[in-house]
Amino acid sequence: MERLVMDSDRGKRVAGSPRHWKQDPAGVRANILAVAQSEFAANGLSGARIDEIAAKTETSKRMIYYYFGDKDGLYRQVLEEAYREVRAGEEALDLGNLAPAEALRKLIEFTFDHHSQHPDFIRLVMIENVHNASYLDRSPVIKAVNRTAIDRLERIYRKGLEEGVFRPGIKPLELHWHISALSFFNVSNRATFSKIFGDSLTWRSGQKALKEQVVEMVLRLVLKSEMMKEPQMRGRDR
Amino acid sequence: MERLVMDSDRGKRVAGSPRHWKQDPAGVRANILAVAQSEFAANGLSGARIDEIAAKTETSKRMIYYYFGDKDGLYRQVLEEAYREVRAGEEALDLGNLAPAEALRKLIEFTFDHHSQHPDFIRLVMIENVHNASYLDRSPVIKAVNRTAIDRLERIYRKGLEEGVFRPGIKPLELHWHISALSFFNVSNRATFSKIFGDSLTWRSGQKALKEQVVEMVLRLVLKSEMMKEPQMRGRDR
Amino acid sequence: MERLVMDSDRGKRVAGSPRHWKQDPAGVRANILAVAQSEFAANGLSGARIDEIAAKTETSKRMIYYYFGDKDGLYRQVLEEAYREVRAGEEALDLGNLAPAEALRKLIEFTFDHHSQHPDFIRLVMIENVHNASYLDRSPVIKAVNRTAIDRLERIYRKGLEEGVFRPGIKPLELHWHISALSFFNVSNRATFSKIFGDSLTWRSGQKALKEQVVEMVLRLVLKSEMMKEPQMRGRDR
Amino acid sequence: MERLVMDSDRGKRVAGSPRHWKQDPAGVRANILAVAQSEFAANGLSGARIDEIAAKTETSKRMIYYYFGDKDGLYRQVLEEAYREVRAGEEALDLGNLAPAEALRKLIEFTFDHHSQHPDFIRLVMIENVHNASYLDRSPVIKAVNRTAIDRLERIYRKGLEEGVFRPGIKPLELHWHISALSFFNVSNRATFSKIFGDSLTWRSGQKALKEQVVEMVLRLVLKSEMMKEPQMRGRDR
DNA sequence: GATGAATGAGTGTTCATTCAT
DNA sequence: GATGAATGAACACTCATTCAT
Repeated sequence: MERLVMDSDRGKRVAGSPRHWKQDPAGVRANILAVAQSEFAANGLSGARIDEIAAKTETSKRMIYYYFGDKDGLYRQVLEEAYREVRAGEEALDLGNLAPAEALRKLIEFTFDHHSQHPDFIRLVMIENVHNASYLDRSPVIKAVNRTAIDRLERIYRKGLEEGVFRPGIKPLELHWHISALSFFNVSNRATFSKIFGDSLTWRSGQKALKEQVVEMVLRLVLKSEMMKEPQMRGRDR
Repeated sequence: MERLVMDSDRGKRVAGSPRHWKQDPAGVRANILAVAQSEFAANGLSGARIDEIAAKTETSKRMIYYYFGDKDGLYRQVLEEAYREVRAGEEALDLGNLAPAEALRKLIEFTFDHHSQHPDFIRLVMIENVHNASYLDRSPVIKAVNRTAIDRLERIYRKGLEEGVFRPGIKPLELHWHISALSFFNVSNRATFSKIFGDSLTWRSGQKALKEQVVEMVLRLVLKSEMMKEPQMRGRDR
Repeated sequence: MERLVMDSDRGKRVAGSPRHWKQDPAGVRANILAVAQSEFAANGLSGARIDEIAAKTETSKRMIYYYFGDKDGLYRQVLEEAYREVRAGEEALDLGNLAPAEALRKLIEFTFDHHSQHPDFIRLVMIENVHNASYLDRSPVIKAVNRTAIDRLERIYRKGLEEGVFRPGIKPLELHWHISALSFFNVSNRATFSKIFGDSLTWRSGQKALKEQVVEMVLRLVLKSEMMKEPQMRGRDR
Repeated sequence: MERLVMDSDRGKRVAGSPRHWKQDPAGVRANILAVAQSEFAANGLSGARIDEIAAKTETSKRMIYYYFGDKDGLYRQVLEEAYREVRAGEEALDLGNLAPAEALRKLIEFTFDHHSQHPDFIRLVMIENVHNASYLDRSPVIKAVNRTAIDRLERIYRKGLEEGVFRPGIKPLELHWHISALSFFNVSNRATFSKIFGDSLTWRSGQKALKEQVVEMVLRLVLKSEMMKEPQMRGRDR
């Protein structure tokens, strides 16, 4: 019913065709994926409605089936696309020739912020976990695209070891796990946490403090003790 | 469909009473809640099927509506019960007169293990977050029951400050957030993480290492630098 | 749930038993019938809910089945009771030794008012007609109780004929039909009529005018022409 | 249950199209409305069964929801359609240049017959009254369509006044009320009346007499006394 | 490539009624 | 007589998916 008029211009309209995407398959696909992503993120896999998605699309239900086969296919491609987008954003991060500790700090801060800026992606991953990652499993694309995260961490960590500033005995995968946990939870559990304990940690100041602490936790795990300077806690009320 | 073939002989029918087993409201309620918990945890709110829940129950679909009103009511009570159970388990934790650092260590280890042992609870919280905690919001029970977690942390932290072993400037709520994040993610994102990076971290050895690192991360965040002894990393491959 | 505390003292409570009717079968029956009457009148046969009736009763659902067998039985007895009540009210009407025209006028006015004062009865009759009077059919009580209405009309009409003031050729049954129609419709179709044409005819003045016109219509049908005095229309704006 | 065995071969299947007959929205809608009308008229709002309606339809239950949303929506549209049909029939009535008394007589006779020929409409109005006209209330269509009845009466009555044959002091709305009452009751209460007093008034002769009397009652209410000729009672057994 | 119409299997929910205590 | 617990058949309604044009 309620024909959405697309709040953003995601899916780039073809010039000269103000109302339909005719002859623009890529645009149609992108439009559907964008709508589907927010619907799946908002309502879960079984909670999302094909009719609702179609209605919010600039095209029709028929096209969804034409391009994506069925609901599961659509969901899987939404998931893939979400991973792609997020990883593409990560590519932009340039750690240049920073010292290992600084590179790690920058990586952690970036991850924390990046998760925070992509709540729909987080929600899709939550949903995928509820489904035991069975769709992700079937998607070779996602698996391939993710290992780069580990590689980057590995390079930083090895460099830190070589320079004698990091402690040995920590696996890059473990580091990734911790950084992910602290950044992911910050978005995924915001709702329940806020309802129970208030939303002070979601305010700008609260987020700033959390991010600093997260950085520090990971750095202090990795750095040799003598590398730690006491006044890490900057900018807090003291 | 699948007319419950009773996996165990729970509920032994009374001879001569072919249609009702006993008339045990509390038992029926508990039975429904238990089945519903695992179904909701496994399939989400809209993914779970009342028929399926009823079939796995020792009673009928009608009874679900008799005791819980509707699907939402059942879900809400499942959620409440899950929080209650988990918090009840936490009550058992006795930190006695331990030194602050040891108390904190023990609390973190306990939290990590406790989450790990209650995957259904974790899943329910994930699901609730997908639904923006709207059901939790309506449940005064849950809110009340949770603040005790903060109180305990506050006592430990204050004692640590008084004894001069903890750094100032950290809020108990932030500590709770970090400990929760690291323990929660370990269960909630196991599926996607394993599918992408392999399941080595889910093995016993992997979990042991993660837990130690989590403990250390939080302790190193809280402890004054001079309190940190280098060889925290015990029992690892060296 | 919401335990009604009986707005009137219909069903006379047993002294000394302020909350239960124990040992007062007649009271229990009367209480159930009263509640059921208003529920059936308000919602129709299939629209009324046994649970709702039971809840508004001072007794339990079990008693409904104990006394009335099933929903249909309850409905039938409600219908019988309603007819009985209404006809009992009519018995009170004393036309004494009035002249035929005056007796008829009084009877019509009484009928018009009586219907107006018993909307629940009217609704039950409407409902019964929707069900093709199938329940009434099975109730010998009702049939017997109603013929008296005709007898009374017959006596009046015959007297009018003998006195030479009434025209011949009209059957008492037809008279009853017309009087009933004009009095019944005034209650039965009030809702739709008001919604479409406004409710001016339901005001006291509107009802007064209608009643006068109804009286006049029937009288003018029955009276010989020379018996009619022009200024019948009393009390109207002229 | 009873898998429609198609009483007639209405709708002749198109050869080679084993599952859909035609794709005829208007036809499907009309078919559903027709079936629903008789089902609602026969059983009331809550008494009617969607499954039953669907089974008697040439289409499926799903289509009912597709076109009408829900049971209430279907009922409301049935009601609207019934009013529309009946009023459309009334439009056909041409009172031409008849003298006021004759026009009125013809209008009354028409109304009496028209009601008699549309028992389902009468039943729907009864049902709607049981529901306090709440559905009619929400339907602006019905309200608009009905006022024309009053206009016609107004014109006749005014003409009668001008010609000096009608008495003043009667409102067209009151006239409509009386005519409606006498015509409506004749259908609405036939069941209970017949069960109690026998069905003699429903026979052709009985109906003829009633109709004549109804005409006479209304005419005699409206006509000036001197306009009334005695032998109005024509064609009766005397 | 695009749209409204159509479908069947399922999905949550309700209701009158009966049982156990 | 009285109460809450229990039942099964039915009931309204939904959803992903496909067809006709």
